[in-house]
Amino acid sequence: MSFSTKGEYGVRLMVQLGRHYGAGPASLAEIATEEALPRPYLEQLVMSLRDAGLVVSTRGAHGGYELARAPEEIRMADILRALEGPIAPMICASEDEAPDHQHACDRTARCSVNLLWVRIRDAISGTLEGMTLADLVPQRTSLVEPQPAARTATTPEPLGV
Amino acid sequence: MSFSTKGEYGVRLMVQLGRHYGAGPASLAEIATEEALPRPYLEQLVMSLRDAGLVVSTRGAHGGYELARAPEEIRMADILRALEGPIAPMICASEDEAPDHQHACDRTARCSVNLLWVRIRDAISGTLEGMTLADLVPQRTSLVEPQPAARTATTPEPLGV
DNA sequence: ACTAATCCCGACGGAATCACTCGGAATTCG
DNA sequence: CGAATTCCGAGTGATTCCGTCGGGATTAGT
Repeated sequence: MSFSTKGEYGVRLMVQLGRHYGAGPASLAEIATEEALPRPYLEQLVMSLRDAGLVVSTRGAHGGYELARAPEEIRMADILRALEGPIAPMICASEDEAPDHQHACDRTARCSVNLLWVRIRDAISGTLEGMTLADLVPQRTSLVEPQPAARTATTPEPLGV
Repeated sequence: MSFSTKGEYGVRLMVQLGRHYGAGPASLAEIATEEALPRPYLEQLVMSLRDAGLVVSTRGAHGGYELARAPEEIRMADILRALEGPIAPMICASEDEAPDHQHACDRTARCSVNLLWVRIRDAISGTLEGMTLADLVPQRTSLVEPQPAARTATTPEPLGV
């Protein structure tokens, strides 16, 4: 039960882009150095992020990548979905299932276990939907005027245990 | 981002044991047939469950496995931890970390990303802690005298999204 | 126009993990 | 005794992960 390095590296990449936000494109070489990650590998990750419309690229010398919109406007759910695919702790609880169509599991009497995976999926996507990239970017002191209300407001609720 | 078949098959195994609860040990051969799963594979899964104290075994002829306690008393969190190891969406957010000791990640300035993984971890373990095996066992009609109060009582609440 | 920087993109490969299988020893019931 | 069953470690084919490699296209500076 864990995310792959795609998710990890990709999020770290996005956080770096969040720090550079508003200061023009940042090259992959810079980011790879700052985060001590293999640049060729980041290349394929950033492709997914670009295809998802989360970052925009500038080609040529002094080119690079930058966020497509403000960190506050980018939900972590979108980032991780772009990197890891649909959030599904189990095949029979994927997000992109044809809702009326068959489940993958036609096992023993309507698969009561499905409830479990659906609950887990909703818990994950719920917290991911409630966080934005801004929650992870170490304080962007005085770049855009900080609005501390937003950060606490996004937190859903303490969630029982 | 998904659980392995260990989690899936193991949970299904436990649900079957939940149905047989109170009726003596059930052999793996039975369960493998009922769920259409490879019996030799279930063998290694049930070992983990036994080591975790969730099931008890009876050796020899007419032996088998049964739940160590009532389905209402077995949290899904315990089952999945036994099967899949500690719940950790990322290495730097494992449940069994030495809290005062180092994090695995000493990356760029105290790893603000860690917050993300911790939130996800807590969301997962929260829902898992709030569910018991009884929530997944299709109604235990008239095996042991049914107590419908317990079944609805264990269900925590609809859980927002 | 040339060069250096950078993104773009597909293919390849070693290593790890997954999802089992196999064979047999130990234990218990009839 | 013999059949049923748990116990347990070792082995294995396929798949996925985690990158690497090589080169092509695009742009800024000079």
